[in-house]
Amino acid sequence: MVKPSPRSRAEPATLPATAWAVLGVLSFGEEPTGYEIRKWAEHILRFFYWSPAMSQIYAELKRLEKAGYATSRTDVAADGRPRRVYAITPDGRDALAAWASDAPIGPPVLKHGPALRVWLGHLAGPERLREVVTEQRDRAQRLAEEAEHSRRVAVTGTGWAHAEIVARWAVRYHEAERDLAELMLADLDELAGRGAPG
Amino acid sequence: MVKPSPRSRAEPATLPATAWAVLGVLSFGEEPTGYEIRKWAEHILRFFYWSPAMSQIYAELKRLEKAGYATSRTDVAADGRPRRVYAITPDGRDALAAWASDAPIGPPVLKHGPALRVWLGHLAGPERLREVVTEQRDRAQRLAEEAEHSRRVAVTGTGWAHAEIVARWAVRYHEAERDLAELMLADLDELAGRGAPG
DNA sequence: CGTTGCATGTAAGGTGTTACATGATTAC
DNA sequence: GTAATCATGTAACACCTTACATGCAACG
Repeated sequence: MVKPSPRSRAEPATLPATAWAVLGVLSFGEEPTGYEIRKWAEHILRFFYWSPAMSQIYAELKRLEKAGYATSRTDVAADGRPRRVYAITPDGRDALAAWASDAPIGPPVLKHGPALRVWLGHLAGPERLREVVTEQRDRAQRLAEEAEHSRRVAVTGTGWAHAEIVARWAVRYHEAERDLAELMLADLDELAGRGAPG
Repeated sequence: MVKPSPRSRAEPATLPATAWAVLGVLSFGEEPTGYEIRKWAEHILRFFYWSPAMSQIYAELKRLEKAGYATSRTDVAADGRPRRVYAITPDGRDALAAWASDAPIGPPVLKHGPALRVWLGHLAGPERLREVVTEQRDRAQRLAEEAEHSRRVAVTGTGWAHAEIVARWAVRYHEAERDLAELMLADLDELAGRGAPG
């Protein structure tokens, strides 16, 4: 009696989330280069998930091709230079859909450096702490604005409604981060015994 | 002319953030075992930074000892069993303080699985999507409550004001996550063209 | 007498980073 | 001319996880 080989097409073929994210980019129907995939990731994914190195994207593409979930062909760009473009395969679409609906979803992973620094606040001066949290507030504000910009660009005409919903979520998320930093600043000021900053 | 050896005591000795977090636990002055360090991490750190495997903690402790930032001794517990307890050294305290005030702080790292799933919403049914986001909302609510509980326990009598400020931040953060999920749920319902859920 | 908690590690492997290497085209 | 952007990869390494291995104590 022959044991069925592990990883037959029954189960959703365990790939790292990053691979599914890359495949997700391909699922929008373009035929991007690795480089363009990265730009897409920078454009929207970075606000809620991901900002991988180029080399990582190429590695995931290789993995996806090996799994039969993506194919590549050499395309000739407008300037005549050859470039390698990728597309999702029917198998890849099936696997991605299966993953999207069936794979268990872990809790969001958060590594909040600024919060870690405040937690160790007894080791740094109050000035420095204020600086750290102020930076965080400003960064969150900037990210909220960038996410909003990204949302407006992405929405026009594309009709990818879910992408827009997530973009709206991302804008609100970074606004919340900004407000949270502001509140923490107030708490720090209260601790330092001064009613007003500066 | 002899080049100064790299990593002399001038610069803050580049360790992974996890190592600093472990050293941070030691900086609160107890003499915990590796096991107890993990409990502490579970108690509060997990809400904003970290939830490492036991093996990782032991690895970091080894690294810290090698760097001269921590020492260990064999302590005899109440039941007579020997256990290895760790303490921060003066060098470790200096290095940690230097890190806390000087090391550059990167942006918070976020990998939001639920958001990634919604982004790929065109591949899953609306029911499933609702399920995912509802789970996320409930989890965030649970975490907010746990963080609040943790805050109350931590605060009483200890006088670690910064730890309390971060605990408050963590409570608010997870409440915000809960509200964000709720809003996304509303957006999803609107997309599905139904004014009321169910 | 079995499960949970306390306690300490090793080994293997996977995920992801930075640094390196290369080269054409476009914009200033 | 030189910097930035487009474009593609390899190699080395750092971080962190899971699985494994072990054993005592306390609780029911």
